[in-house]
Amino acid sequence: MGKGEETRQAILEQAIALASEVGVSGLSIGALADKAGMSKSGLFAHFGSKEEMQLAVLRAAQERFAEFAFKPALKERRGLPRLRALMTNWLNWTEKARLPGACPLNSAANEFDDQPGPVRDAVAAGLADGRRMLANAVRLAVEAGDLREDTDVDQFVFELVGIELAAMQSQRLFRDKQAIPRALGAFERLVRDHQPSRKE
Amino acid sequence: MGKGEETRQAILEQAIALASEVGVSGLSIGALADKAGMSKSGLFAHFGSKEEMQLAVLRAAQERFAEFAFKPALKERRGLPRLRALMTNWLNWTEKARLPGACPLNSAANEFDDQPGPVRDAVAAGLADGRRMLANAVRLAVEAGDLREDTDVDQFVFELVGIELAAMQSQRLFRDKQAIPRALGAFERLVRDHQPSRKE
DNA sequence: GGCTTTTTAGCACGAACGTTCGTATTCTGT
DNA sequence: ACAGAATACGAACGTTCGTGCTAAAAAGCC
Repeated sequence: MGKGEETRQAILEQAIALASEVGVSGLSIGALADKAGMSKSGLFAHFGSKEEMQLAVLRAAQERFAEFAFKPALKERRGLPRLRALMTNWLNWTEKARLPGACPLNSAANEFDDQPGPVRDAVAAGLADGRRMLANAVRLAVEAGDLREDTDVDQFVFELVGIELAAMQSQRLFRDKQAIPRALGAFERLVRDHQPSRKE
Repeated sequence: MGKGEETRQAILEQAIALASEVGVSGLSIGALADKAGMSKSGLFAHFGSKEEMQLAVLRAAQERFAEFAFKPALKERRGLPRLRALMTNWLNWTEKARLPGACPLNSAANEFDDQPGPVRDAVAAGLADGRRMLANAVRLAVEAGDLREDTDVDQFVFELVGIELAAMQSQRLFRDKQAIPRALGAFERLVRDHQPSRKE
Protein backbone atom coordinates (compact mmCIF):
# COMPACT_ATOMS: atom_id res chain seq x y z
CA MET A 1 0.00 0.00 0.00
CA GLY A 2 1.58 3.23 -1.20
CA LYS A 3 1.61 6.46 0.73
CA GLY A 4 -1.44 7.71 -1.13
CA GLU A 5 -3.76 4.92 -0.16
CA GLU A 6 -2.43 5.08 3.36
CA THR A 7 -3.37 8.70 3.97
CA ARG A 8 -6.61 8.21 2.07
CA GLN A 9 -7.51 5.52 4.56
CA ALA A 10 -6.56 7.79 7.45
CA ILE A 11 -8.71 10.55 6.03
CA LEU A 12 -11.68 8.22 5.71
CA GLU A 13 -11.33 7.12 9.30
CA GLN A 14 -11.57 10.72 10.47
CA ALA A 15 -14.36 11.30 7.97
CA ILE A 16 -16.49 8.46 9.32
CA ALA A 17 -16.10 9.78 12.83
CA LEU A 18 -16.97 13.33 11.81
CA ALA A 19 -19.87 12.20 9.65
CA SER A 20 -21.30 10.26 12.56
CA GLU A 21 -21.63 13.55 14.39
CA VAL A 22 -22.59 16.07 11.72
CA GLY A 23 -23.93 13.82 9.00
CA VAL A 24 -22.59 13.09 5.56
CA SER A 25 -24.04 16.27 4.10
CA GLY A 26 -22.68 18.33 6.99
CA LEU A 27 -19.22 17.01 6.32
CA SER A 28 -17.20 19.88 4.85
CA ILE A 29 -13.81 19.59 3.22
CA GLY A 30 -12.29 22.36 5.31
CA ALA A 31 -13.40 20.90 8.62
CA LEU A 32 -12.28 17.43 7.63
CA ALA A 33 -8.88 18.72 6.50
CA ASP A 34 -8.41 20.40 9.86
CA LYS A 35 -9.31 17.21 11.69
CA ALA A 36 -7.00 15.17 9.49
CA GLY A 37 -4.17 17.67 9.96
CA MET A 38 -3.65 18.50 6.34
CA SER A 39 -4.46 21.22 3.85
CA LYS A 40 -7.83 21.57 2.20
CA SER A 41 -6.43 21.19 -1.30
CA GLY A 42 -4.20 18.29 -0.33
CA LEU A 43 -7.15 16.38 1.01
CA PHE A 44 -9.33 17.40 -1.89
CA ALA A 45 -6.88 15.89 -4.36
CA HIS A 46 -7.65 12.45 -3.00
CA PHE A 47 -11.25 12.57 -4.13
CA GLY A 48 -11.61 15.12 -6.90
CA SER A 49 -15.02 16.29 -5.76
CA LYS A 50 -17.09 16.52 -2.64
CA GLU A 51 -19.59 14.05 -3.97
CA GLU A 52 -16.87 11.49 -4.59
CA MET A 53 -15.70 12.01 -1.04
CA GLN A 54 -19.20 11.43 0.30
CA LEU A 55 -19.47 8.22 -1.68
CA ALA A 56 -16.10 7.08 -0.36
CA VAL A 57 -17.20 7.79 3.20
CA LEU A 58 -20.38 5.80 2.73
CA ARG A 59 -18.44 2.86 1.32
CA ALA A 60 -15.97 3.02 4.18
CA ALA A 61 -18.77 3.16 6.76
CA GLN A 62 -20.38 0.13 5.19
CA GLU A 63 -17.12 -1.79 5.43
CA ARG A 64 -16.89 -0.90 9.09
CA PHE A 65 -20.42 -2.14 9.62
CA ALA A 66 -19.59 -5.42 7.95
CA GLU A 67 -16.49 -5.76 10.09
CA PHE A 68 -18.07 -4.93 13.44
CA ALA A 69 -21.64 -6.17 13.06
CA PHE A 70 -21.98 -8.67 10.27
CA LYS A 71 -18.83 -10.76 10.28
CA PRO A 72 -18.78 -11.49 14.04
CA ALA A 73 -22.33 -12.81 13.83
CA LEU A 74 -21.29 -15.45 11.32
CA LYS A 75 -19.56 -17.31 14.12
CA GLU A 76 -22.96 -18.15 15.59
CA ARG A 77 -24.98 -21.17 14.51
CA ARG A 78 -27.34 -20.53 11.60
CA GLY A 79 -30.84 -19.74 12.73
CA LEU A 80 -32.01 -17.91 15.79
CA PRO A 81 -28.59 -17.60 17.46
CA ARG A 82 -27.09 -15.90 14.47
CA LEU A 83 -30.13 -13.68 13.97
CA ARG A 84 -29.96 -12.61 17.60
CA ALA A 85 -26.26 -11.87 17.30
CA LEU A 86 -26.89 -9.86 14.18
CA MET A 87 -29.49 -7.82 15.99
CA THR A 88 -27.40 -7.09 19.10
CA ASN A 89 -24.31 -6.31 17.03
CA TRP A 90 -26.35 -4.01 14.87
CA LEU A 91 -27.58 -2.18 17.94
CA ASN A 92 -24.11 -1.37 19.22
CA TRP A 93 -21.70 -1.50 16.32
CA THR A 94 -21.07 2.25 16.41
CA GLU A 95 -19.68 1.95 19.92
CA LYS A 96 -17.59 -1.05 18.92
CA ALA A 97 -16.24 0.99 16.02
CA ARG A 98 -15.59 3.84 18.45
CA LEU A 99 -17.69 6.33 16.53
CA PRO A 100 -18.57 9.42 18.53
CA GLY A 101 -22.00 9.74 16.92
CA ALA A 102 -24.65 7.81 15.07
CA CYS A 103 -24.49 5.37 12.17
CA PRO A 104 -23.55 7.51 9.14
CA LEU A 105 -25.67 5.41 6.82
CA ASN A 106 -28.79 5.93 8.87
CA SER A 107 -28.22 9.65 9.19
CA ALA A 108 -27.56 9.93 5.48
CA ALA A 109 -30.79 8.09 4.77
CA ASN A 110 -32.71 10.96 6.33
CA GLU A 111 -30.59 13.66 4.76
CA PHE A 112 -30.74 12.38 1.20
CA ASP A 113 -34.09 10.68 0.84
CA ASP A 114 -35.37 13.73 -1.02
CA GLN A 115 -32.14 14.61 -2.82
CA PRO A 116 -31.92 12.53 -6.00
CA GLY A 117 -28.43 11.71 -7.18
CA PRO A 118 -25.57 9.27 -6.75
CA VAL A 119 -25.31 9.81 -3.00
CA ARG A 120 -28.94 8.99 -2.42
CA ASP A 121 -28.56 5.93 -4.61
CA ALA A 122 -25.53 4.77 -2.64
CA VAL A 123 -27.31 5.22 0.68
CA ALA A 124 -30.33 3.31 -0.55
CA ALA A 125 -28.14 0.54 -1.93
CA GLY A 126 -26.22 0.31 1.33
CA LEU A 127 -29.29 0.04 3.51
CA ALA A 128 -30.95 -2.33 1.07
CA ASP A 129 -27.87 -4.48 1.47
CA GLY A 130 -28.40 -4.49 5.20
CA ARG A 131 -32.01 -5.50 4.80
CA ARG A 132 -31.01 -8.27 2.42
CA MET A 133 -28.50 -9.56 4.92
CA LEU A 134 -31.20 -9.61 7.59
CA ALA A 135 -33.64 -11.31 5.27
CA ASN A 136 -31.09 -14.01 4.64
CA ALA A 137 -30.60 -14.60 8.32
CA VAL A 138 -34.34 -14.80 8.84
CA ARG A 139 -34.67 -17.29 6.00
CA LEU A 140 -31.96 -19.45 7.51
CA ALA A 141 -33.79 -19.36 10.81
CA VAL A 142 -36.92 -20.59 9.09
CA GLU A 143 -34.99 -23.37 7.39
CA ALA A 144 -33.37 -24.30 10.68
CA GLY A 145 -36.79 -24.72 12.21
CA ASP A 146 -36.35 -21.82 14.63
CA LEU A 147 -39.14 -19.81 13.02
CA ARG A 148 -42.46 -20.89 11.56
CA GLU A 149 -42.50 -22.05 7.96
CA ASP A 150 -45.09 -19.47 6.95
CA THR A 151 -43.05 -16.56 8.28
CA ASP A 152 -43.34 -13.49 6.06
CA VAL A 153 -39.64 -12.76 5.73
CA ASP A 154 -39.97 -9.20 4.45
CA GLN A 155 -42.48 -8.32 7.13
CA PHE A 156 -40.15 -9.80 9.72
CA VAL A 157 -37.27 -7.69 8.43
CA PHE A 158 -39.47 -4.60 8.39
CA GLU A 159 -40.15 -5.05 12.06
CA LEU A 160 -36.49 -5.67 12.84
CA VAL A 161 -35.65 -2.40 11.14
CA GLY A 162 -38.29 -0.65 13.22
CA ILE A 163 -36.85 -2.00 16.43
CA GLU A 164 -33.41 -0.80 15.44
CA LEU A 165 -34.56 2.67 14.46
CA ALA A 166 -36.64 3.15 17.59
CA ALA A 167 -33.69 2.08 19.69
CA MET A 168 -31.37 4.54 17.98
CA GLN A 169 -33.78 7.43 18.44
CA SER A 170 -34.31 6.54 22.10
CA GLN A 171 -30.63 6.14 22.71
CA ARG A 172 -29.27 9.08 20.77
CA LEU A 173 -31.94 11.74 21.07
CA PHE A 174 -33.40 10.91 24.47
CA ARG A 175 -30.31 9.30 26.02
CA ASP A 176 -32.66 6.62 27.28
CA LYS A 177 -30.68 3.89 29.02
CA GLN A 178 -33.55 1.47 28.52
CA ALA A 179 -33.32 1.72 24.74
CA ILE A 180 -31.39 -1.52 24.28
CA PRO A 181 -33.47 -3.58 26.74
CA ARG A 182 -36.62 -2.30 25.04
CA ALA A 183 -35.24 -3.30 21.66
CA LEU A 184 -34.33 -6.76 22.89
CA GLY A 185 -37.77 -7.12 24.42
CA ALA A 186 -39.41 -6.23 21.14
CA PHE A 187 -37.15 -8.69 19.36
CA GLU A 188 -38.09 -11.52 21.66
CA ARG A 189 -41.77 -10.78 21.22
CA LEU A 190 -41.29 -10.88 17.48
CA VAL A 191 -39.53 -14.22 17.68
CA ARG A 192 -42.11 -15.65 20.06
CA ASP A 193 -44.88 -14.75 17.65
CA HIS A 194 -43.15 -16.73 14.93
CA GLN A 195 -42.19 -19.78 16.94
CA PRO A 196 -43.04 -23.09 15.33
CA SER A 197 -45.82 -25.08 16.95
CA ARG A 198 -44.67 -27.38 19.75
CA LYS A 199 -45.50 -30.66 18.07
CA GLU A 200 -42.97 -30.84 15.22
CA MET B 1 -53.43 39.79 12.98
CA GLY B 2 -51.13 42.55 11.76
CA LYS B 3 -49.19 42.42 8.57
CA GLY B 4 -46.10 41.25 10.40
CA GLU B 5 -47.62 38.12 11.84
CA GLU B 6 -49.28 37.42 8.53
CA THR B 7 -46.10 37.28 6.49
CA ARG B 8 -44.34 35.50 9.32
CA GLN B 9 -46.94 32.78 9.04
CA ALA B 10 -46.51 32.69 5.26
CA ILE B 11 -42.76 32.38 5.68
CA LEU B 12 -43.16 29.51 8.11
CA GLU B 13 -45.42 27.66 5.73
CA GLN B 14 -42.76 27.80 3.04
CA ALA B 15 -40.15 26.96 5.63
CA ILE B 16 -41.89 23.80 6.73
CA ALA B 17 -42.18 22.66 3.14
CA LEU B 18 -38.54 23.40 2.41
CA ALA B 19 -37.36 21.85 5.67
CA SER B 20 -39.23 18.68 4.84
CA GLU B 21 -37.00 18.32 1.81
CA VAL B 22 -33.61 19.57 2.93
CA GLY B 23 -33.89 19.28 6.70
CA VAL B 24 -33.97 21.97 9.34
CA SER B 25 -30.21 22.38 9.33
CA GLY B 26 -30.14 22.53 5.55
CA LEU B 27 -32.62 25.37 5.60
CA SER B 28 -30.74 28.49 4.57
CA ILE B 29 -32.03 32.02 4.90
CA GLY B 30 -31.22 32.93 1.32
CA ALA B 31 -32.99 29.92 -0.17
CA LEU B 32 -36.01 30.43 2.03
CA ALA B 33 -36.19 34.12 1.12
CA ASP B 34 -36.17 33.20 -2.55
CA LYS B 35 -38.96 30.69 -2.05
CA ALA B 36 -40.99 33.18 -0.03
CA GLY B 37 -40.43 35.86 -2.64
CA MET B 38 -38.80 38.39 -0.36
CA SER B 39 -35.39 39.73 0.49
CA LYS B 40 -32.95 37.94 2.74
CA SER B 41 -32.77 40.80 5.22
CA GLY B 42 -36.51 41.32 5.24
CA LEU B 43 -37.07 37.72 6.13
CA PHE B 44 -34.23 37.71 8.61
CA ALA B 45 -35.80 40.59 10.54
CA HIS B 46 -38.71 38.36 11.49
CA PHE B 47 -36.53 36.05 13.52
CA GLY B 48 -33.35 37.85 14.52
CA SER B 49 -31.14 34.81 14.10
CA LYS B 50 -31.02 31.58 12.19
CA GLU B 51 -31.40 29.58 15.36
CA GLU B 52 -34.55 31.45 16.29
CA MET B 53 -35.90 30.73 12.84
CA GLN B 54 -35.16 27.02 13.22
CA LEU B 55 -36.98 26.98 16.53
CA ALA B 56 -39.95 28.75 14.97
CA VAL B 57 -40.05 26.22 12.14
CA LEU B 58 -40.01 23.34 14.61
CA ARG B 59 -42.85 24.88 16.59
CA ALA B 60 -44.85 25.46 13.44
CA ALA B 61 -44.28 21.91 12.25
CA GLN B 62 -45.46 20.60 15.59
CA GLU B 63 -48.65 22.63 15.30
CA ARG B 64 -49.25 21.17 11.86
CA PHE B 65 -48.78 17.70 13.26
CA ALA B 66 -51.29 18.39 15.99
CA GLU B 67 -53.74 19.73 13.46
CA PHE B 68 -53.45 16.93 10.90
CA ALA B 69 -52.65 13.88 13.01
CA PHE B 70 -53.58 14.39 16.62
CA LYS B 71 -56.78 16.41 16.63
CA PRO B 72 -58.66 14.35 14.02
CA ALA B 73 -58.00 11.20 16.04
CA LEU B 74 -59.79 12.65 19.03
CA LYS B 75 -63.06 12.15 17.21
CA GLU B 76 -62.63 8.41 17.60
CA ARG B 77 -63.75 6.53 20.67
CA ARG B 78 -61.17 6.25 23.43
CA GLY B 79 -59.27 3.02 23.30
CA LEU B 80 -58.25 0.96 20.33
CA PRO B 81 -60.16 2.98 17.71
CA ARG B 82 -58.48 6.19 18.70
CA LEU B 83 -55.09 4.53 18.97
CA ARG B 84 -55.49 3.07 15.51
CA ALA B 85 -56.54 6.44 14.12
CA LEU B 86 -53.56 8.06 15.78
CA MET B 87 -51.27 5.54 14.15
CA THR B 88 -52.69 5.83 10.65
CA ASN B 89 -52.82 9.63 10.83
CA TRP B 90 -49.26 9.67 12.03
CA LEU B 91 -48.22 7.56 9.07
CA ASN B 92 -49.62 9.94 6.48
CA TRP B 93 -49.89 13.37 8.05
CA THR B 94 -47.15 14.82 5.85
CA GLU B 95 -49.22 14.08 2.76
CA LYS B 96 -52.33 15.51 4.39
CA ALA B 97 -50.33 18.64 5.20
CA ARG B 98 -49.11 18.66 1.59
CA LEU B 99 -45.47 18.56 2.54
CA PRO B 100 -43.20 17.61 -0.35
CA GLY B 101 -40.79 15.74 1.91
CA ALA B 102 -40.49 14.01 5.24
CA CYS B 103 -41.57 15.01 8.72
CA PRO B 104 -39.26 17.89 9.70
CA LEU B 105 -39.19 16.81 13.33
CA ASN B 106 -37.99 13.34 12.48
CA SER B 107 -35.33 14.63 10.12
CA ALA B 108 -34.18 17.15 12.68
CA ALA B 109 -33.91 14.40 15.27
CA ASN B 110 -31.19 12.78 13.20
CA GLU B 111 -29.45 16.03 12.35
CA PHE B 112 -29.24 17.41 15.86
CA ASP B 113 -28.92 14.40 18.14
CA ASP B 114 -25.21 15.12 18.45
CA GLN B 115 -25.42 18.92 18.37
CA PRO B 116 -26.16 20.19 21.86
CA GLY B 117 -28.08 23.43 22.06
CA PRO B 118 -31.56 24.90 22.02
CA VAL B 119 -32.50 23.33 18.70
CA ARG B 120 -31.64 19.85 19.87
CA ASP B 121 -33.59 20.48 23.04
CA ALA B 122 -36.62 21.64 21.09
CA VAL B 123 -36.53 18.61 18.83
CA ALA B 124 -36.26 16.27 21.78
CA ALA B 125 -39.09 18.04 23.56
CA GLY B 126 -41.27 17.88 20.48
CA LEU B 127 -40.77 14.18 19.90
CA ALA B 128 -41.11 13.47 23.61
CA ASP B 129 -44.45 15.20 23.39
CA GLY B 130 -45.45 12.86 20.61
CA ARG B 131 -44.45 9.85 22.64
CA ARG B 132 -46.39 11.16 25.62
CA MET B 133 -49.45 11.59 23.47
CA LEU B 134 -49.11 8.01 22.27
CA ALA B 135 -48.58 6.76 25.79
CA ASN B 136 -51.78 8.46 26.84
CA ALA B 137 -53.73 6.82 24.06
CA VAL B 138 -52.30 3.44 25.00
CA ARG B 139 -53.23 3.98 28.63
CA LEU B 140 -56.75 4.87 27.65
CA ALA B 141 -56.94 1.70 25.58
CA VAL B 142 -55.89 -0.30 28.63
CA GLU B 143 -58.50 1.42 30.75
CA ALA B 144 -61.12 0.83 28.09
CA GLY B 145 -60.36 -2.86 28.23
CA ASP B 146 -59.02 -2.98 24.69
CA LEU B 147 -55.54 -3.92 25.87
CA ARG B 148 -54.37 -6.16 28.66
CA GLU B 149 -54.12 -4.65 32.13
CA ASP B 150 -50.46 -5.58 32.49
CA THR B 151 -49.47 -3.84 29.25
CA ASP B 152 -46.09 -2.13 29.52
CA VAL B 153 -47.11 1.26 28.16
CA ASP B 154 -43.61 2.56 27.47
CA GLN B 155 -42.61 -0.64 25.74
CA PHE B 156 -45.78 -0.44 23.68
CA VAL B 157 -44.98 3.12 22.66
CA PHE B 158 -41.41 2.14 21.83
CA GLU B 159 -42.69 -0.42 19.39
CA LEU B 160 -45.16 2.00 17.86
CA VAL B 161 -42.32 4.42 17.24
CA GLY B 162 -40.34 1.65 15.61
CA ILE B 163 -43.20 0.81 13.27
CA GLU B 164 -43.51 4.45 12.29
CA LEU B 165 -39.79 4.92 11.65
CA ALA B 166 -39.47 1.74 9.63
CA ALA B 167 -42.46 2.79 7.53
CA MET B 168 -40.96 6.19 6.86
CA GLN B 169 -37.62 4.74 5.80
CA SER B 170 -39.32 2.19 3.56
CA GLN B 171 -41.58 4.79 2.04
CA ARG B 172 -39.17 7.67 1.61
CA LEU B 173 -35.85 6.01 0.90
CA PHE B 174 -36.97 2.85 -0.88
CA ARG B 175 -40.27 4.17 -2.30
CA ASP B 176 -41.75 0.91 -1.14
CA LYS B 177 -45.50 0.90 -1.77
CA GLN B 178 -45.95 -1.79 0.82
CA ALA B 179 -44.60 0.40 3.60
CA ILE B 180 -47.99 1.36 5.00
CA PRO B 181 -49.52 -2.13 4.81
CA ARG B 182 -46.43 -3.49 6.54
CA ALA B 183 -46.77 -0.90 9.27
CA LEU B 184 -50.43 -1.68 9.77
CA GLY B 185 -49.62 -5.38 9.89
CA ALA B 186 -47.03 -4.79 12.57
CA PHE B 187 -49.49 -2.66 14.49
CA GLU B 188 -52.14 -5.37 14.44
CA ARG B 189 -49.67 -7.97 15.63
CA LEU B 190 -48.71 -5.66 18.47
CA VAL B 191 -52.35 -5.18 19.43
CA ARG B 192 -53.10 -8.89 19.16
CA ASP B 193 -50.25 -9.69 21.52
CA HIS B 194 -51.77 -7.39 24.11
CA GLN B 195 -55.37 -8.45 23.77
CA PRO B 196 -57.16 -9.16 27.04
CA SER B 197 -58.04 -12.79 27.72
CA ARG B 198 -61.34 -13.88 26.21
CA LYS B 199 -63.16 -14.57 29.48
CA GLU B 200 -63.55 -11.10 31.00
C1' DG C 1 21.96 9.32 -5.99
C1' DG C 2 19.49 11.28 -9.53
C1' DC C 3 14.80 11.10 -12.03
C1' DT C 4 10.06 10.44 -12.46
C1' DT C 5 5.80 10.08 -10.46
C1' DT C 6 2.92 10.84 -6.78
C1' DT C 7 1.39 13.48 -3.08
C1' DT C 8 0.86 17.90 -0.57
C1' DA C 9 0.67 22.94 0.25
C1' DG C 10 -0.38 27.72 -1.04
C1' DC C 11 -3.13 30.84 -3.10
C1' DA C 12 -7.11 32.60 -5.51
C1' DC C 13 -11.74 32.34 -7.48
C1' DG C 14 -16.81 32.97 -7.26
C1' DA C 15 -20.73 31.78 -4.73
C1' DA C 16 -23.39 31.26 -0.63
C1' DC C 17 -23.51 31.58 4.24
C1' DG C 18 -25.50 34.43 8.52
C1' DT C 19 -25.66 39.05 10.02
C1' DT C 20 -25.69 44.30 10.37
C1' DC C 21 -27.13 48.86 9.03
C1' DG C 22 -29.31 52.72 6.97
C1' DT C 23 -32.95 53.86 4.12
C1' DA C 24 -37.15 53.33 1.75
C1' DT C 25 -41.72 51.71 1.73
C1' DT C 26 -46.05 50.32 3.61
C1' DC C 27 -49.37 49.86 7.43
C1' DT C 28 -52.05 51.56 11.22
C1' DG C 29 -54.47 54.50 14.24
C1' DT C 30 -56.46 58.93 14.58
C1' DA D 1 -55.04 62.70 5.40
C1' DC D 2 -51.14 62.60 8.16
C1' DA D 3 -47.85 61.34 11.74
C1' DG D 4 -45.55 57.66 13.73
C1' DA D 5 -44.60 52.93 13.77
C1' DA D 6 -43.90 48.70 11.68
C1' DT D 7 -42.00 46.27 7.96
C1' DA D 8 -39.18 45.42 3.87
C1' DC D 9 -35.18 46.29 0.98
C1' DG D 10 -30.33 46.77 -0.92
C1' DA D 11 -25.78 46.83 -0.06
C1' DA D 12 -22.00 45.34 2.36
C1' DC D 13 -19.46 42.83 6.16
C1' DG D 14 -16.41 38.79 7.20
C1' DT D 15 -16.42 33.68 6.77
C1' DT D 16 -16.81 29.42 4.81
C1' DC D 17 -18.15 26.70 1.03
C1' DG D 18 -16.31 23.68 -3.14
C1' DT D 19 -13.01 23.83 -6.65
C1' DG D 20 -9.19 25.10 -9.80
C1' DC D 21 -4.13 26.08 -10.76
C1' DT D 22 0.88 26.04 -9.79
C1' DA D 23 4.84 25.06 -7.32
C1' DA D 24 7.24 22.52 -3.66
C1' DA D 25 8.05 18.44 -1.22
C1' DA D 26 8.07 13.41 -0.74
C1' DA D 27 8.06 8.76 -2.35
C1' DG D 28 9.22 5.14 -5.45
C1' DC D 29 12.29 3.19 -8.90
C1' DC D 30 16.75 2.20 -11.63
